Amino acid sequence: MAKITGLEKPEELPEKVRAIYDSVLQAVEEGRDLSELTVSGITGRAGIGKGTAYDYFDSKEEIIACAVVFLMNQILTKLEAQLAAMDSLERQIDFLFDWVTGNFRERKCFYRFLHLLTDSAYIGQLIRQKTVEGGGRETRPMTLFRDIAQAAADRGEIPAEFGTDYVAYTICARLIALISYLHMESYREEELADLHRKLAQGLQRELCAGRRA
Amino acid sequence: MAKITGLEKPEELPEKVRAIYDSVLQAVEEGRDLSELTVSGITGRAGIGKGTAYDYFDSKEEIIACAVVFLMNQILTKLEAQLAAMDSLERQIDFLFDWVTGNFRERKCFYRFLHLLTDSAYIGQLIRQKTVEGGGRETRPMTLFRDIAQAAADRGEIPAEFGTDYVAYTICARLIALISYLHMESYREEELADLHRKLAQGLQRELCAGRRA
Amino acid sequence: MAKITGLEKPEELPEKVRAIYDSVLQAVEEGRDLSELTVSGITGRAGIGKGTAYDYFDSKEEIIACAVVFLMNQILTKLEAQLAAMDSLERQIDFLFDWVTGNFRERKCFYRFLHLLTDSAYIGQLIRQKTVEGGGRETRPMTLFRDIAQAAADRGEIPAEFGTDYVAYTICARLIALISYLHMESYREEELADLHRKLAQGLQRELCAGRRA
Amino acid sequence: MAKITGLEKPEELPEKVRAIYDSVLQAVEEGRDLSELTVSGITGRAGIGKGTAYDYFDSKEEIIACAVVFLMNQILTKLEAQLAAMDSLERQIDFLFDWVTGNFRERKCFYRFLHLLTDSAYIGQLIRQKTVEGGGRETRPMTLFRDIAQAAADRGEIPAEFGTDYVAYTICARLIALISYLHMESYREEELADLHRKLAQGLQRELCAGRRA
DNA sequence: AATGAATGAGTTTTCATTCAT
DNA sequence: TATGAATGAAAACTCATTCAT
Repeated sequence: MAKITGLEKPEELPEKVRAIYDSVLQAVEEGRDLSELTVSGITGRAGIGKGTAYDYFDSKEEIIACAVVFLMNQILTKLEAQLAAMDSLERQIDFLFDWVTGNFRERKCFYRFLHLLTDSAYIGQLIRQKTVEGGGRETRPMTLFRDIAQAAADRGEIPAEFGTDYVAYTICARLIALISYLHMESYREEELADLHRKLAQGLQRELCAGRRA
Repeated sequence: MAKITGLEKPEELPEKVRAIYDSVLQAVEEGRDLSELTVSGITGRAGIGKGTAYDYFDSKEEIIACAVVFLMNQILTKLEAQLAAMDSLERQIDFLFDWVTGNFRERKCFYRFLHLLTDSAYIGQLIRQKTVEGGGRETRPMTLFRDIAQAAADRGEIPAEFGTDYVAYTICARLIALISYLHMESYREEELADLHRKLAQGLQRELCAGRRA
Repeated sequence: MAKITGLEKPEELPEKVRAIYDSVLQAVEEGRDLSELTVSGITGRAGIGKGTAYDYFDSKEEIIACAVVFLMNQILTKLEAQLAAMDSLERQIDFLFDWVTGNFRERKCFYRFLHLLTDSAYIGQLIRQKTVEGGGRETRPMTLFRDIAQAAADRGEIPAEFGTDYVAYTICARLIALISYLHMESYREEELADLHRKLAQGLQRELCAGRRA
Repeated sequence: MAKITGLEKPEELPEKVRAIYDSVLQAVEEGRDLSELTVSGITGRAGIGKGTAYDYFDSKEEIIACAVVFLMNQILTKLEAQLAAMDSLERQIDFLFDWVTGNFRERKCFYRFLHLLTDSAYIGQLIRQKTVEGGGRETRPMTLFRDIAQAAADRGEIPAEFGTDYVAYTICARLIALISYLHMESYREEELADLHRKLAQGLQRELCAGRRA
């Protein structure tokens, strides 16, 4: 049987594969590290036979990498659609910050996935291979930031000399800062609100200052 | 034999423990993920018997966690001393950015260690436990940024209302952005220089603007 | 897979489990102590993979304890049936003494199992746990003696004031005496016959004297 | 250095060997099984270096076997002296039964040691080798019973046709019955007293009946 | 196509024994 | 003589993968 690549569209996903992905997602949401997942665990939770997983995938690493790529794509595709509907970088930035603090489950997964993208384990390499689409130099989530940076430059919201690299990385960096703070889990609500506001405003000031002035 | 905690000073480290740490360090430098290290691998590379590792540590996880904590502390202690010798946040920030782009090996380890601190695997927990000194809420590398933020505020270089949280996280965020870019390994030199300059300048502008003006 | 408890009926025993039990039995018959058995040894002799043992049991101790309990139950169930078919304590006692001297292999196992029941090692505890049926205070082989004592008292063969405790223990004691002698392995046939006769007759005299007089 | 055999007299025992024996004794008293003792454990508790044990003994098994033989001999020598001071089998039997129920610690060790004598593990063999003194067919504790049987026959207390074998084994058997009951640890005091009385009286009746009548 | 029993290579861990000090 | 750090063989146990049903 032709194997799954992780790049299938949701609607063309066989039922059993969907069950496997959901099983991996559940484990991630429970805070389990991907390196401690087992094939029995995944298929057991998915309610399918162990052998079935090998009908669709070549190895355990493929199972997990495909699950991560697929789930990450789902999150990003949804996010892209939401961002595309906004007409200014300012609103997009606000939205991103709100999204990060608001969606506990999605943010947690997103954070875990980001982690994996920068992981040196074999499974991390697999994921990177799969996410680098069409020969690009960068992995999926980074292109998202680059895209909105490009769009904003096209709309003249930010000076062209900033460069999409810088804009993408500076947005990403501040989001990571906020996510890292949230990840601490012993944070205080007022501190979080304060940090959220300062990071978002700082970013706005930095990027959109020209337009505002 | 009394077990090692990972908080020993370099000079009071038994020879075999030193060999173990070096072996772990070597593996990290080669880009191996900590979750794929084996006790045989570590002790074999260290040139000691497998049982010897268990004379000093209680488990494989302890071995790795202690190694990471020790090596991280070495890097941070050196960094702290260098930062302490500087009299302005401006120079400290420049130094940090240069350090990140300059020291390939140290930066790589630092990045790997940062990764571990935010890891959800058991070994990540162990490392966090060991790094949280004296009941603080945060782990070691974060306190470094907080300390220089505090010192800068005390010297009046940055407005007190920024808060150390924000300053620490915003410095950290930009450094992570740069490190992430470097981690890509397929970067172009001119792009790196550009990103380095923009991130550093952006940070300076954001934090030290008041003083300059 | 649901784990084995050692209380399964012979006919509902999976083939591989049967092979494991036979392997343990063989080792016991060869005079090996249970504490020196290894999982590789057991599965190797059974002709199955090491992992298979762990599909059915949780640990090495469980493997051995279940084997012992199962094999002991087999011996005792057969013995009970044979004893139940006899109509007097006198014949039952004669039968027991003959059984002990006659069945080399079964007696040897029985002796080893009795030994385990009074062992202080972890495996002895496990076996006692498993043999104590329905919350009773005593383990399986003791109830056998108590049962025939009770039945004899019910039939009026022995005075009620003897009490089942005493009768059970006095039968058991003399059987152990004989088994211990046999266990010496350097015994002389005529001495054995003499001891057998004397112990049996002494027991008959002690317990059944009333009826005979 | 000439190695220890376990047959040394208490006064000619090196201090360190004494410490080792005491350490083993302690472990036995705590109910630890001999198969789970370790050399580190024994020497650690004895307060001596691990290597020192190997100056006196050839292997772990030798250490334990010698300790058991020595300690057993101590118990038996004391017992023999006490029994020798009595002038009738009747009183000796009463004494033995009282000794068994009375001395919790000594009885427990005695029971454990008896267990070892009939054990099939390597260490049991070693102990039997060591206990069989001067080419005799039997191990130490059995000779004790045979000796008092012989003496009683010599004194004319029991009919000569009983034979020392039978007398020795019948005494031993009843003591084992009582010890087994005690070993259960969930016994009731009144039941114990009852069993004690019945076993002792039964034995008296069996052996000394002639004299009494 | 789907299963899950069976496997055994590979991992962690223990501990008897040695030997340099 | 006494020590205990160092060793590595051997043990328990796990789990990815296969394959007969």
